[in-house]
Parts: sequence; structure tokens; C-alpha cells
Amino acid sequence: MKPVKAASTARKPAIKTSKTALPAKAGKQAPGPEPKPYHHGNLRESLLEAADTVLAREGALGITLREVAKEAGVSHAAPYHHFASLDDMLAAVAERGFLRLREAMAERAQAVDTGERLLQIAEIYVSSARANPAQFRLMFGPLLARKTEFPPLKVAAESAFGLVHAAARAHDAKNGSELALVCWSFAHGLSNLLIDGAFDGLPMELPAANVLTRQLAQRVLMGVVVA
Amino acid sequence: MKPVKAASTARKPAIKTSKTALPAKAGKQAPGPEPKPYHHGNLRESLLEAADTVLAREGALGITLREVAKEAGVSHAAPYHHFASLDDMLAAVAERGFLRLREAMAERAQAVDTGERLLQIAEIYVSSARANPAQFRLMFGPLLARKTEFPPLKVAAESAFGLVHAAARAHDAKNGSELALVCWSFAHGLSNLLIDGAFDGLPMELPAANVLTRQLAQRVLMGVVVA
DNA sequence: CGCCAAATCTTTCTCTTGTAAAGATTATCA
DNA sequence: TGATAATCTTTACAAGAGAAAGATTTGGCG
Repeated sequence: MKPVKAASTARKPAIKTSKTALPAKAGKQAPGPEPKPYHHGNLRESLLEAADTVLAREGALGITLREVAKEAGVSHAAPYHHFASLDDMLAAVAERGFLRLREAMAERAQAVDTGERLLQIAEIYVSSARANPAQFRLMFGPLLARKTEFPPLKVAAESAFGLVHAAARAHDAKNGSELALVCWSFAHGLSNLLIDGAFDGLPMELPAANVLTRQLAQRVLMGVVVA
Repeated sequence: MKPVKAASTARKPAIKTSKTALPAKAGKQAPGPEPKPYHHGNLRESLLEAADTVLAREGALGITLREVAKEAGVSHAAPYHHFASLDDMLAAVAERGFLRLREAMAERAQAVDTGERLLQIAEIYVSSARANPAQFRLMFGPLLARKTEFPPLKVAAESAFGLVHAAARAHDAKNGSELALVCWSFAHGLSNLLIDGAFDGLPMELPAANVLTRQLAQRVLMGVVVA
């Protein structure tokens, strides 16, 4: 699959924020079907968007450097000028996922009641995972375990958790950290099990996923009934 | 990576439980360094063990058909007589993982107190994941979402959950199912986050993983403090 | 303005990997 | 014993990651 050796000593991609804007679409006289400039002008961003597209279309398995490059309309070697490797690109995709997750949580968890806010966070977490399982798997895949290799990913991931932590502290100042870990673990596990279809075909009747989430999250917060 | 097309129409592997036992190690006069019989005799099992070895040695990323075949000492095409594809083999590996997990949980969760039993299950779950992260990732990877394609995997996975379900029902007959889902989700999420290193470098002091597990699991069972 | 260096993109190559096809070897059973 | 099927090997192929080198721009800098 991937040659074992890591980023070699070849010329480094020199990842520089391209200053040039997208070239004006129309040429001088538009002689044919868009001559397409040699320099893309904004390839890095385009690649990330293309990666999102491919990820949603093909699933986590079908995401390929070549496929992404094709989706972005460049040669399969072009990405190497913006990313050190496929993993590096995927890490950037995951990073965006964490940023979006954080944004979504911040945006929707607005309730005044601190407990309700935690419930909303759990709901968003789970529904985000369900909305794009492939991206969720990528975000929490083996890349995350190597986040020290990808500092921006590390920052984004920890920033998302920071939001959970803050909400937990607001709910319980003394045990905020523990509460945050419990909530996060629960929401994360439920998300994973749901998108893995681990519950499918289970010998018990389950409500719809979003209902189930709130129901279980409440139980975690309020404490399970100790019969 | 893998040519898109699925299992083709080629002759089917005719997976039959080989009746012949392992050939006696010593030949007639042992002329050289083990002539090695043409027929392995027990290749399917050997491949699964080799896969476990490779999985533990190389991680989830480095497990390849060819590497496993080499580890088992056969040609890289031999596995196709016992597994329809790489995924099929990995599904079998995952299946064994679920069987072992179930066994481990059944073996250690012996406490008379039903709550304590749930705590022990959580501990086993998490410690199993931490003991062999690659296998855990494989078990709950994208293959699980396709478990209908691999019936034995489906059976093994559901059997493992069945044990959790039983323990939860013992603790709370009325809400056993909900409790089982909560416990499972929590343990699963915590396992994932731990092996992903999601907690590494977090701005809070955490106890050792096994201590943390019990501590948080207690909180889930007893209910978090609603300040 | 003109030119050189660096950045960006392409084509071409190599190596690894999953899988197919066909041939060799051995076991099974009538 | 001899045909048939199962098991294993060798060979072949296509797809993917990444390296190497060449083509095309862009951007300074005189």
C-alpha cells in the first residue's frame, strides 16, 4: 500500500500561503473550453474541499491521493507541493473536521441550563458523526494517535475538547474534568457504535438514534437507576 | 490499493474444515532443514495466528495479506483458498477478537455485587483495548459496519454485547437495555479515546488509565454530581 | 524592462499490494 | 488404482503512494 519509508529527503514542499488570487475565469477571447491555467492558484484549499467530497462520496476506504487530485482537477503528484504525504493531507482534513465540530457545538449549545447544554453537546457530537461517518472515522482514526506529528490537528482536536471541558466545568466546578471525560467518552462511544451499526440487529427495540442519544445522555447525567 | 471490484466469479475457495492433522514433524530420515510439506495442513488457523502476530507487531496499518502469508510461511496467494479476500480474513481476525473479549469479560466479571460486576466489565473492556489497540481498532473498524457480509463476525460481536446486556439486566431488570447501552457506549468511548491518545497533553492531570477507568465508570453508574 | 531563482504543476518511474489465472502437488474416494 | 477435488505456487496485472526530473509561471531585483 504505502511504501514504509517516511517523508524522504527530497525537496521540501515549501508550503507557502499562495498570494495570488484565482485567475479571472475568462481569458482574452475565450477561444475554447477554458484553457485552465498552469498554476491553480488556490490548490491547497481546493484539495481539502475535494477531499471532503471524495470522503463523503466514496467513504473512508475510497479516499485516495489520486482520486482527490482528480476531483480537484490536477495531476496526482500536485498535492505533494502542499502536503508532505497522504497522511499529512488527511490530517489537514481531520483538522478541519475538528474545527467544524467545535463550531457546531459552540453554535448550538446555547441553553442557559448547564445540564441542558451538556445534553445538546452530546446531541451535536453524535449527529455530526452520523451525518458524515467517514469524516468522523478519519478524525478519530489512527492519525489522531499520531497528532504530535501534525501540530495543527492536535490544536484543533484539543480545542474541540476544550469546549466540552468548559461546559462541564460550568455544570460542576469541582469535578469539571471528570465530568467532561465521562460525557466525552459516552458521546464518543455512542457515536462510534451507532456508525458502526453495532446496534443493528440487536435483540431489543431501540428508538431513533437522535432520541436514543438524548435519552441515554440524560441517564448519564442524572445517574442510572440503581434498582 | 485494492481494485474496486469485489469478489469475482472465480472458483470459490471451497472453505472446508481440513480433516488432516498436522503432518508429523520428522520425515523418514530428516535429510535437511525440514522439507516442509506442500500441503500445510492447518493453514487457516495458522494464518489467523500469523495475522494476530503481524497486527501486534506492525500495527493496524501494516497488516497486509502478503505480510501475513509470509509470517505463516506460505505464498501470498495461498490465503485465497481459505478466505475470499483480505477483508474476509480480517473479519475472521476480528471475530476471534470478539470471542476473546467475551471470554475475558465472562471470566473476570464474577463479583456477586451486580454494580461491581459492571465496573469489572468496563475495566476489562478498556484494558483489552489498551493491551492490543490495533486489534481493537480492527474489531470496531469499518468491517463491523459491514458485518452482514461476515455472519460469524456478526454473531461474535453480538455475543460479546449479550454478556454486557446480561450484566446490566442483573443490575436493573427494568432498564437493563438502556443501562447496557450506556455502559457499553461509555467503555467503548473511553477505550477509543485512550488508545487514540486523545487525552495526551490535555491541560488537566489524569490518573493512570486503569484507575481513571474505574473512577469514571463509578461516576457513570452512581450518577455524576449535579452541583 | 529583463532575467534569474523559487514555486507550482506535469510526466514518468518504481515499489508495494490485492487479486486473478493457470500450473503443480497432494489428498480423497469410488 | 485412477479420476477428481482441494491446496499451494508461480506468474501476471492493475491501482496506489511516492520519487525524480522536466515544464511553466511568478516574483523579486538589478
